[in-house]
Amino acid sequence: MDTLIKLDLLSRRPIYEQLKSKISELVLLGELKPGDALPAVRSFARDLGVNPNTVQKAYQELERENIIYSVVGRGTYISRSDKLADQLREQQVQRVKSAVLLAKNSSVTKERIISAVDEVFSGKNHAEGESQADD
Amino acid sequence: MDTLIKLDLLSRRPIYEQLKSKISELVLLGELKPGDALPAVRSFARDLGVNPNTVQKAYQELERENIIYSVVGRGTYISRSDKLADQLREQQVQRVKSAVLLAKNSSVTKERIISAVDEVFSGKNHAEGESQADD
Amino acid sequence: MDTLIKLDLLSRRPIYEQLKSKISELVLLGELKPGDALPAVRSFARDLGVNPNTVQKAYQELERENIIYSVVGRGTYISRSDKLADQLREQQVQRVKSAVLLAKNSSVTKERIISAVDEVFSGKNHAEGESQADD
Amino acid sequence: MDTLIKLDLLSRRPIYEQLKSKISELVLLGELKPGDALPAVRSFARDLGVNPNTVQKAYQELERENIIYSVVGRGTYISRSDKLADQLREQQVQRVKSAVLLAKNSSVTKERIISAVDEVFSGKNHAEGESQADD
DNA sequence: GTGGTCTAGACCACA
DNA sequence: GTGGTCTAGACCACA
Repeated sequence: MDTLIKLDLLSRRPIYEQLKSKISELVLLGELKPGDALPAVRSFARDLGVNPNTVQKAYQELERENIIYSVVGRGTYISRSDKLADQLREQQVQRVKSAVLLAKNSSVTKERIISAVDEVFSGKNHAEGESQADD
Repeated sequence: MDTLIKLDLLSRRPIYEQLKSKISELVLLGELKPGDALPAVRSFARDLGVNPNTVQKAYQELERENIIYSVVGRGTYISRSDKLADQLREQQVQRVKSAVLLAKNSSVTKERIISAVDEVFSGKNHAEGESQADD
Repeated sequence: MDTLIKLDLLSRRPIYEQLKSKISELVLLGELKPGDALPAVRSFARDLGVNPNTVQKAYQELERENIIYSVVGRGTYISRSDKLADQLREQQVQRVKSAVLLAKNSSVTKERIISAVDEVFSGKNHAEGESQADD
Repeated sequence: MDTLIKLDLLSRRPIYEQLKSKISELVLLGELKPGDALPAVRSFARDLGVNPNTVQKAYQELERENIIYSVVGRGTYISRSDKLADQLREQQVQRVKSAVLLAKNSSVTKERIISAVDEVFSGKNHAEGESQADD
């Protein structure tokens, strides 16, 4: 599965965060299903060309968010929850709400926000987008 | 005007960024108008309970974003630009679009996003919101 | 003569430097001739809406450059030198040479420089220009 | 590469600006190429006999000018832009134009300017030159 | 007084 | 180790 993941080592976005996002995405897409095993920290790090501490950190945070779980001596797996995808999507929605609240507090009109949403969903976003993703 | 600003010194969000946001907000709200003077670096720092260098950094970044300008020996002022508020609002909209794009990429539906926007504008937001506000 | 001088109090360019430039310009234009009296520091400062120290500093530097001279108890006058204008022009040429040298060291071609000079002399400069002027 | 850089700690030109110029020059000369790593902030500061904050400031300004970029935990690198050198050269040309404009406003003739340019390019410059070099 | 630069050094997140 | 933030405080030019 590591072949499905490409990190941008030049980005300012922390690598461990990129990794978290990528794994979440794979869950969302159904590429990773509850119970599936994740690569071992060390070999994964080697394959990604990244520091083991970095993979470790990504795994730890994902575990804290109940998206994956580890069994000492056996490995790391995708959580057995049928609401995993919903849970991840809800995180994204919360982020949107935070951004909208800030905009609202800056007197941006609801109409302007709605049209911005329309633009994104009609694919007219020239923004690189990337940034943030979960936490 | 310094009494209008409250910083969260414990937040992991950099103090100078919080300060930038607060000042931007005051401009947006019309509390600060083009030509208005900002507090002197040192006295402002004292009032905020912060190091002068931190205020300095906030001022310098706002200056290179053309939101304020400084003149040695005289002081710091809000830029004389009639498009200041629009400019700041557009920054907020861009943030929203980034967040929406990420949500979209996580298969969040447009309907869900729109309803999230509705929630925020009807005042039902329990999100801490606060964070971010400028580049 | 103070009515001929307009300072930009908002500019980042130091006021005393602006004042020096303006006086030099007036000499160059023949508005001020050798032997002419300059306004007294205090009244001049008042007229310009500027701190007396600032006018003082401009006068001191101009005196150091032999462009003006002061007689204690009498006042300040334009130097009685017939080469004053040439001298001022030569200062400007030196500045150009410094800038050209830096450009040359950055591998800018002579052709590019010449064409830049042409542009300025044909009036196609969209640069605000202003900055620097003597010292 | 740090051995290629000599700062004048006594100059009134800010150290961080000198450093910015020197780095820009090295890029211009091809000594530093896109993707190349710059010395770490702290070790560079030690080698230059300067405070880390000063190097930091130079790096951060070069970063916002898109000349270099930093990644926390990894290091600082020359930007991957093929137009970097052109961009820097254009900055120098702008400086020349500003100086020429001022000279022109002081009634310096075009002929005089051209001959000054000739002098510089034929190596007859006794001007200290050094100073300035970036934004 | 006002902004700008700089040192000395601590602490943090990330790799 | 690497960059980013912050404090404490000095010194400078300018007004």
